[in-house]
Amino acid sequence: MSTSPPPDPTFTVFTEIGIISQLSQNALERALPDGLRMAHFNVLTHFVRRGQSQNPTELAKAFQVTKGAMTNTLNRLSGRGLVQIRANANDGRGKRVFITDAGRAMHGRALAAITPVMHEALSTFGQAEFEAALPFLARLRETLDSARD
Amino acid sequence: MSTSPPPDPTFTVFTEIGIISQLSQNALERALPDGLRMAHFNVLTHFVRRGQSQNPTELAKAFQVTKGAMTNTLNRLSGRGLVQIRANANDGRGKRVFITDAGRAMHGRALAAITPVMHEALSTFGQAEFEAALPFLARLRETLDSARD
DNA sequence: TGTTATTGGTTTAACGTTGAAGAATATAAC
DNA sequence: GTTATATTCTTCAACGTTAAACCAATAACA
Repeated sequence: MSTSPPPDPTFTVFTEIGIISQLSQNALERALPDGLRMAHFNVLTHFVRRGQSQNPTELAKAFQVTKGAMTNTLNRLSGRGLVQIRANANDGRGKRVFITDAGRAMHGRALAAITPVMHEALSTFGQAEFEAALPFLARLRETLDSARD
Repeated sequence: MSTSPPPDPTFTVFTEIGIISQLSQNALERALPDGLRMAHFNVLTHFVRRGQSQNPTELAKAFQVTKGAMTNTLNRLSGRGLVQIRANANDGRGKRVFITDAGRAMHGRALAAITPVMHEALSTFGQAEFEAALPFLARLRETLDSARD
């Protein structure tokens, strides 16, 4: 039987990242209240952190997702009253998305539900390890982002 | 407007990992020949590296995917003749999956198509950086894996 | 033996995603 | 002005995934 080719560390990194993404996504999603999805929670987080309105295209770019996917996410959030979508007065094509008070409250509950789950699963890690890993990951993300044409 | 809560580095790491996973998955998938998907390619890689047969449940566990998802993936691979699925002689419930010569050839072509794309996008990184990042990622993966009950 | 629990795989419905096509508005060029 | 191009957002089909229900075969145990 032929020997295996030397595993490229670049490849291995992406494989590990793929599995970590899948596992963490699932674990966190299971802890989220009211069947909230991670995609929804992430958009709420974005609004809580920035506190401003945005248009769907900006959001799609921020999360590196197609506009169609963002349309879907925003419609779900809007249907639950967590977000409000208004026409853009300055541009007849555009929309403006705002987080609602209910959205803020939901985000608080979701964060409270998720945080202990995460930290409990990671009790053998220190925050410093995550901080140390961050620069490489952030740079990797930015590189892939801009390589996306 | 309320100030944003201090961003938890643990959280940020998972967010970055999620986006990197999405971006790399898409970029690589676009470079893969014959509409091969990453899920398929990863299974082929697994076989090329190990060179042995496995049953679907083991594969599902290795890739942290549900059995249903693996059934789907294996059926696609089998339909293309890249893999062969036989009944397990020792266990009437089980199956045994083997990579075929066509599967090996396809893996070679896919790897050849993907590798330059990846390295070109990451020309500002050195291999050493990826190697340095690997231990943390591997440990994180293992931890999440075993926390999955 | 006969009953129950466990394990290996498949199937189905629901959902999110991509990619491509389309509709409406805006901007630019001539 | 009129025409062409670009932008914003929506829709649709195809696909992979999960979760749960299901069947079949094995194992455990009374």
